[in-house]
Amino acid sequence: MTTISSMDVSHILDQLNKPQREAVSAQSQPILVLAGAGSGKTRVLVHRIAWLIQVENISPFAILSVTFTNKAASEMRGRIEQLLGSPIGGMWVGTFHGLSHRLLRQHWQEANLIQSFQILDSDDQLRMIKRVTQSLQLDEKEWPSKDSRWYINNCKDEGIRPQSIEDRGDSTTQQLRTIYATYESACQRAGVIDFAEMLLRSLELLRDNPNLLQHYQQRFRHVLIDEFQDTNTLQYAWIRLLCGDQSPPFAVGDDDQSIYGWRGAKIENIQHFTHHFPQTNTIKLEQNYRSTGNILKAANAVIANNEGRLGKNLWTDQGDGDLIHLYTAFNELDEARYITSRIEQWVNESGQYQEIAILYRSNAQSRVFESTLNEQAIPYRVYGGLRFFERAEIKDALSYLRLTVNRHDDPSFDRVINQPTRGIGNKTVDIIRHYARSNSLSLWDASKALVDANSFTARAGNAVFGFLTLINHIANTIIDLSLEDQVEKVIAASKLKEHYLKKDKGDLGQARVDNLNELISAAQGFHYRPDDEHADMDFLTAFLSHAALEAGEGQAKAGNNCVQLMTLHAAKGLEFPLVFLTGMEDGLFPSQRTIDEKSKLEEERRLCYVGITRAEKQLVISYTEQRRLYGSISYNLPSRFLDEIPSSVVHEIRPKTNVWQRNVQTPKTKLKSTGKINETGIKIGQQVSHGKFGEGVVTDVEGAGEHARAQVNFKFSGSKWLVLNYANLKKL
DNA sequence: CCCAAGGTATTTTTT
DNA sequence: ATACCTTGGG
Repeated sequence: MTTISSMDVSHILDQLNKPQREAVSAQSQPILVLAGAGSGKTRVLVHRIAWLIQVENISPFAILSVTFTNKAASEMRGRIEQLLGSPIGGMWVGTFHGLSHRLLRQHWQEANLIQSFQILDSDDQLRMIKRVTQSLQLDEKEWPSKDSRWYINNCKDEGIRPQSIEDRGDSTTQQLRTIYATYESACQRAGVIDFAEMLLRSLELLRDNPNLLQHYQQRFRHVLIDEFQDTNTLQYAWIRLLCGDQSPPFAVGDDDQSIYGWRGAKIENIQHFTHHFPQTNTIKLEQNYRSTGNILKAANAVIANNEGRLGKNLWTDQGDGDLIHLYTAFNELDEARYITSRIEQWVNESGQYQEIAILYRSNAQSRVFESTLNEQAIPYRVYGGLRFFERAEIKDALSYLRLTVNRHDDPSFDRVINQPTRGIGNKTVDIIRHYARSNSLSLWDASKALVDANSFTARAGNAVFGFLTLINHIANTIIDLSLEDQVEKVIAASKLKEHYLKKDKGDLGQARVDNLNELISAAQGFHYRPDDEHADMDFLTAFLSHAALEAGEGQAKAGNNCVQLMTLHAAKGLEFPLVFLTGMEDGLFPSQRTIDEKSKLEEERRLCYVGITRAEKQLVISYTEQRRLYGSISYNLPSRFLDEIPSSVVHEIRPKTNVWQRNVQTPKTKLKSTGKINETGIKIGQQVSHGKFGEGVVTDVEGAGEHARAQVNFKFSGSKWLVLNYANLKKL
């Protein structure tokens, strides 16, 4: 073996700081890298892999690296290839779902799937559950499909199958279990799996096939996990199964950035990691290369209020930088206008639009920013929204394609049997569904049987027969075509373009046609690489899986150099020179729904920490004194998180004064009651304090004299009606 | 089968 | 405010 020292490995370690080096070159044992925001987490992962290959002579075949998003996976792949100077080879780099999918494609028989199994996205899943609920003759009001979906996905994320749900005589649980079980068999019959199923099925595949398990355990001696704090129970179990006793995991994450508890992520996974793996070497990355000292001081101070942290303190050697600016806005319009003026100022001082991000807690807040930016002709881009492969017209076309692959794909059948409308109404479809259910047939077979038996009215029968014939015809004609020709033929034969042009007049219809054309281009640009996640699949199946697994970009790129608008969640992992952290009001952020539960409030605080640490040079925080939300006006106190930021790092742009005296263009707000002023001078919007309940804001006043009452929204005690005579409120 | 009216819910999101 | 979805009538 060539001596390690003879090989020049300086490029792997040279640019790293001490703890980064320690992590990259650590001995083989469980490693937990606690990587603070902006501390070079991806760099450590990438360099670790290079170290394994180039210094420890580990074969790329023995390495598996898993992330959450496709974006993270492709970034990692790119950076590894760049550092190694060669393709990734036999290494497995992908998302939990991508890697699970790969396992299932390779071992579809052992996993009890059909070879051409397809993937349900969460919209498909919901439709499927709706159908199941109907078939069980349940009232959808009483058993909302969204709730059932939540229940089913939760079970799967916890590794629970319907059979193992305990029967405690609780009728709700029993009913949900029935829905779950029925849904599961419907999926099985149709040859489709949902996202959670993908993970659970691949876990069971390994667990129940000792040979396979042994094979993969022996192969993957090095398992690396990114964003470990976001793993759920199932993902963690998957990792532990794969690692076995022989392959210590290399986990990178940050407990302070765990913001997905609400969708099943278990912060405990990272908190108890050293408990599960007693030999763990924990390495903290605390030097931050992103933000100024003042921004880090604010972030550290806020997050310090959480309990049970693994504990980190970010620092920088780059100096304090500017103070954080805090703007108190009258209302959301004032907030948006101020931010707009700050954006103009930034650009006038030779900054770029793309260096700026406006962050908010909930999507609904983007509207005002959009219209104000529009007015000022400032280019912007809103993150989120429908992704390409989630658009209705695209899913229609994909459903036709899926039916050519597998006629028993019920979700696809259901979707396009009358799309475009071909005279098959609800009544007819119901008959088909009913027949399918009572005879355990797919919708396709049921339709065929009913047509053969002449069970429909002449008109309906012809229409259904026409549909079956169309699908068969399409399938036969595209069989030997190239992928893009297949897609093109399907779109043409289905007449989807004509349908949408007729149905959605104007821009919308044209946009849908454009999207369908785009789908053809996407097919053209799709390349099958035998070494990637789509091993063992034909082109079409690979393309369909790709569409489900990687839904594509949200909203078209509206120019390059533009201001970025997104939720705090969407901002995780990103960084910008100038960041606006908006809507910092109690009840909005932290969200009202979180404030009485400590663990939820702490997650909000972590979200705040994420928001603050997105800023490189300048952070501008804003909140409003009144805000229009859901049609009515709310009066909120400044976010409690603001109190946690040391005032020494904050510069207040406009000192708080009473809104009502300032008299900024008062919009036609109809006050909820007539009570404007009463003997005590308590008015709506007044900040008050109460002996027992503490600080709050008056949100409504009614009555007069000794019966005068005020509704006060208290910071810690919620909203209460108080009789002014007794309440003894102090104006603040 | 299509359209209009009315009822309802409304944090955060990836795969 | 509003968007989305179900429902009822033409």
